Amino acid sequence: MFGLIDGNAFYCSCERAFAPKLRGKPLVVLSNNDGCIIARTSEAKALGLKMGEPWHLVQNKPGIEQVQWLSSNYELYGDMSRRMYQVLEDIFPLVEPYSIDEMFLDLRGLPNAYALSHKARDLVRTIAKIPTCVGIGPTKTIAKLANAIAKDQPNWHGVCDMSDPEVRHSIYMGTALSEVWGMGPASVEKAAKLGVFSIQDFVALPTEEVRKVLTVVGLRTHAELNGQSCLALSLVPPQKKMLACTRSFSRAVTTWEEIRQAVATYAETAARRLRQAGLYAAGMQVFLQTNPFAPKDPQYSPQRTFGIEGTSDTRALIAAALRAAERMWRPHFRYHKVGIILLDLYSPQSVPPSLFPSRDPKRSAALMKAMDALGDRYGRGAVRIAATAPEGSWNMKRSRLSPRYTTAAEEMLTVGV
DNA sequence: TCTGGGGTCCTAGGACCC
DNA sequence: TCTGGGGTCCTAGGACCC
Repeated sequence: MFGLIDGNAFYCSCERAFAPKLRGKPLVVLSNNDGCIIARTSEAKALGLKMGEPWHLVQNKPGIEQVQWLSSNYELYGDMSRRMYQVLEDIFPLVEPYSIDEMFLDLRGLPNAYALSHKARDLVRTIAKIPTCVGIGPTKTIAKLANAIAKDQPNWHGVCDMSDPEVRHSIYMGTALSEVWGMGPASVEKAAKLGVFSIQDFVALPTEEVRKVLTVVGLRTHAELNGQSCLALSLVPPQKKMLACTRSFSRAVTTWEEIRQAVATYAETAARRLRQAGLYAAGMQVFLQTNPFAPKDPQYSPQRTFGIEGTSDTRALIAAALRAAERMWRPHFRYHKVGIILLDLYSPQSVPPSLFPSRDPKRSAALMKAMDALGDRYGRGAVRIAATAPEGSWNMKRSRLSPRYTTAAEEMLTVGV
């Protein structure tokens, strides 16, 4: 059994924890540049404010004057999230943070999962000052759905337990497929074309049909909703694969100097985060973007993706980012956003993936040549040994380094590639 | 005037290899 | 003369999530 605990209007609740005068009133938290609504209390929701709505477009809604609003404060939210985790890890054998405001709970073998869920809610509310709801189910997807129902329907008193198949069946009958985790607008539309609207319609579909229309992703959701667990709880967070720092400007930007400033700043921020994570990057993407919301403006949204010498050094990363940005920048455009994305992240203790540089054909050719030379020198067997991975032999020339190949790659390095 | 930011996974299709 | 087929890797783009 899985549980999912989720903070109600999390960012708003974090703010309210330290500002009691905000309690009981409509409150929204806004994104960067105070652009969009990214969290709203039930009172704000009741006024018709929606998630993601541009703040400047709701100014005319009736009752908007009474809505309190705040710019976002991610340090605070991260801190509150850790507090929530600390309360939960004392109650449950395993807690897996899923997002800043959600944690999966391991309820396997707990006879009193329902009572414990209530206890967890109470403690998180009193200690971490965050109101929550809990969903319970035999799979993560069902627990997530149960959580959404606990939030929507007050008669569950904050904990919705969907471990009973009959409870599930009756909920599936009366709930739209769009409520399901992983079913976005595109999937919901495809399902509707098959006459599938409720969750019950969906789970009744044959698996081949699901596979055909919604690929393996839909298939997994289908199995999960049918009670077959495909998504396990994990003890360790997976290794980060990319790291981005991107911002919209608060006004249109035209000069190279302003772009240069922004690119350098974001590269510096990205480098700092990279070092905090203890990682190096072997790839980088830099992009500029004009304003897609101003369709009359000439649009120009170039991007460059390239390999770099594996590093987390600020100056090196800034220099690489600026070189790329300078080549892309053109005068006469009104730029709206720029960003740096660090790719091919790896631990500096392992072999840098840039040794297999998909992004640099010249070095790739050099590697192939070295492989051939290696073959000549040691005979084909040497190459074959070097290219043996736990899963069996694989074509070294055509592979990029992934962590499970580290040993083979190191072996190759020791013989001089 | 003002429309977020940071992620992951999957697929299709091209390039390439033998 | 017959002009293949199995396989991998990579990228771009779509979809989804919070």
